[in-house]
Amino acid sequence: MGIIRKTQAADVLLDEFKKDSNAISAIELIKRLANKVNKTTVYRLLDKLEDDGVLHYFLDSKGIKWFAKCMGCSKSEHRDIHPHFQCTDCGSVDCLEIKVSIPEIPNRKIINSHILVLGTCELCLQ
Amino acid sequence: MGIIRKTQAADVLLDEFKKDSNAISAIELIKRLANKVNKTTVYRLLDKLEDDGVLHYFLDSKGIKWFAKCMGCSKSEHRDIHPHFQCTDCGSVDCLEIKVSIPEIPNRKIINSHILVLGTCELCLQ
DNA sequence: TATTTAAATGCAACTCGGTTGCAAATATAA
DNA sequence: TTATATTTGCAACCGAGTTGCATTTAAATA
Repeated sequence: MGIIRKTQAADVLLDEFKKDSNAISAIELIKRLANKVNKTTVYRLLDKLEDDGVLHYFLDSKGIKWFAKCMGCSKSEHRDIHPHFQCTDCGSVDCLEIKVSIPEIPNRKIINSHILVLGTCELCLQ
Repeated sequence: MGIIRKTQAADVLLDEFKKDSNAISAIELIKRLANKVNKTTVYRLLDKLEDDGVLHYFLDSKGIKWFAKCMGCSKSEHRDIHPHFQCTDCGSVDCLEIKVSIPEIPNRKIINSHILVLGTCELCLQ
């Protein structure tokens, strides 16, 4: 798959990620673009951009989908696997530039891990 | 809340956790108990047992709910926060008895973290 | 520039995990 | 044994995400 054509919907959606450095939930995105882009189209664009290595996604503690810009990923591989942080006060989510190492576990092969850190963000601490 | 009465439904549900040492998804539980306990009741019992510190829950990589026995938790506090492991081959999920430390992050207060490790389980490796 | 065509879009209807309201059933205290 | 508060089942609902299909549109081709 992947994005092939430069459409208005794709532009509008990518703009949201340009002006917002945090992660954005699919739901929030649908709300923001309500008058401009159809819900189905939003989901389909997000899928494609994820395929393309432009965005990556993860689930928050309620199981809802969030998307954020990738750095250094490609169509063939998502390289930037990192923890995500959600503020329990304001709900904002962002990517953490830290490396958390998972110890080896006997008799199992670890492939990947999803880490969601919950806490209070910089703004809410003030 | 919490469980107050010894009912048949609660017995049947707890039996599943006695005979199965792995985590069990709510969906699986509903399937297993289909002829014995109503779906709504299953969800309500799981909630109550979680409140009581008997079970804890977490979400898998698809955002669906899994439950597993607690060890050393109480009504007031869930103590046994640990990573969970899901086999990408067979789908089985269990609790990991390992401690993963999340480094301090400047200007943020970490409260908690959800860690889901994906890989191949002991049985599927053979 | 006009035509062609494959990709992208919108809409409505759907899926599915989970929740809610309410009446009926049942465990337990009195 | 009765009273009553908890628990249960049912049906209907909720909401995030998906699907099928007809229409629109970007862009390749003539």
